[in-house]
Amino acid sequence: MPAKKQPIPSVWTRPRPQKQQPALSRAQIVSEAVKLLDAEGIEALSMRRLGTQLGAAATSLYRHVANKDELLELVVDEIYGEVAVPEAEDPARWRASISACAHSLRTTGLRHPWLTALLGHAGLVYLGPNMMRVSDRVLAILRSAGFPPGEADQAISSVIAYVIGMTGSEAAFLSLLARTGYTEQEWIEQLWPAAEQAAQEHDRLREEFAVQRGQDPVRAREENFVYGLDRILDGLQLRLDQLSGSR
Amino acid sequence: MPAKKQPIPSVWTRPRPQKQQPALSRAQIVSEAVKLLDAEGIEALSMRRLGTQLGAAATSLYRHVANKDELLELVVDEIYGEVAVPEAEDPARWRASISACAHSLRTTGLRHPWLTALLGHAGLVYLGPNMMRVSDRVLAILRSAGFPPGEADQAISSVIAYVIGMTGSEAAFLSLLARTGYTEQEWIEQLWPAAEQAAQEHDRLREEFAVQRGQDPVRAREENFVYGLDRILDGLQLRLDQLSGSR
DNA sequence: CTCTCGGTGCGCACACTGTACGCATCGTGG
DNA sequence: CCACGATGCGTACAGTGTGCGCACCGAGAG
Repeated sequence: MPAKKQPIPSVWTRPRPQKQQPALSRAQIVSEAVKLLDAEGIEALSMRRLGTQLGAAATSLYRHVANKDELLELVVDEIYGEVAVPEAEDPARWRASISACAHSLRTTGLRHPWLTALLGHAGLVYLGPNMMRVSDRVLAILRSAGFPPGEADQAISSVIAYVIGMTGSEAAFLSLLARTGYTEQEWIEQLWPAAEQAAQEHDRLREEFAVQRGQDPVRAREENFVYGLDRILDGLQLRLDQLSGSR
Repeated sequence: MPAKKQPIPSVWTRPRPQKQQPALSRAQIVSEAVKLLDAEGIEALSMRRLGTQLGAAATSLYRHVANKDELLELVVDEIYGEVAVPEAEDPARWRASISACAHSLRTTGLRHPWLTALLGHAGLVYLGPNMMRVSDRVLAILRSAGFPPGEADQAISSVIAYVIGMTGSEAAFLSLLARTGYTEQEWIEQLWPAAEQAAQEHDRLREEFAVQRGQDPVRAREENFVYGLDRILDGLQLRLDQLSGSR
């Protein structure tokens, strides 16, 4: 078997200098990673896979990115770039602005259900430029609404914590569906007996389950989200009234 | 090299039937997994490692657990078993009860900082017995407080989403510290210049950073948590007033 | 007492992961 | 024209989750 796989060194087989296309760049890598994550989920993202997707070898990526973890940090900030925060800072409409921002954060999180898994996977220092942009804008809204410097930050992390928590739970469910191939309706229907049985001895839980049954799950999730958001915004409004009252 | 590593078949070298100890059990595996996770974090948990910790081979674990994922589901529910929910259902004290429960959930999450990473890693169907127990108890409190059947569930997921979101962010930070070996104070001090630079062009952010500087970080995190929790509870109280008013 | 049988542990193997290292090749500035 | 830094890549290593089939045990049946 003298025929080896190594290319015969000849002018004709030698790779032509067609490498004039941009080759590889950090931005391109991150963007392709997002595409791959969206298409096939978090466990499909390996350096080799991402490499072949870019027409490159796995180890080439390391010229532009220190780690897989660093790559993931970049990916997270890239996604934060999709979050829309209203510019207008009319103090009277702070509630609408924050609400819009929260909704944007949620839909972004649901559009990329793998995001929350990355957020949990620690090591993310929250210093990416897009993340900073969002924080600064939201801060502007809250400050103009009347929250003092030290408190605006607490208010913002409360809202964000809520949105991330809620969206994370939804996203986990959605990516479970994506992996198993069920629709939301099918999954609930199939899980029903197990849930009923698990809720034995828990009358209140069963009752709560029964209320949810037959609702459109997408709408139910949305209403659930809005409910909690409204409670938080109510609470913040109350605090705002206290602040302006004591001044 | 005729000397192989395989044991000489003799009565003396043959393993004595000392296997009378319980050998392996699902509960033991889960408990040891938690111990390992607490001690060395999430990336130290491999089936082989867990096996040797139990004096067993990696593949033996699969007799008691279908998957690594299933093992993690069990681990999550095990941890939910540590969450304390007050029994007393005095309707007037619902706020204190929910608050206590939220604090318990938080300290549990901070005691096991790897938890939130698991929660994000989807595939967790929320049907574990301990999880159900907690939900049912909390539901009891909210129902007795005056929330109607369909709404109590929304209220509970709002609170839980907030706690998970906030705790998750804290836990990510804590496990980052654990991995790098810094104290909370040291980390902040060292990251300061980078944060200052990243917050350039974001005056409001810099101002907010400045306020936080010099605070005790542990206390600051706790106060931050309480702040948001109070806002949510205020919002729920408000809603409760609306409900009883319109009745 | 023997014989079978279901449950359990384990060695091996496979496909795959992140990434360190060193070589080959390129476009560019002196 | 030459040297050099930047870039891509082949190879290799240690480690991962897990399927497979064998070895063994204690218990129940004849």
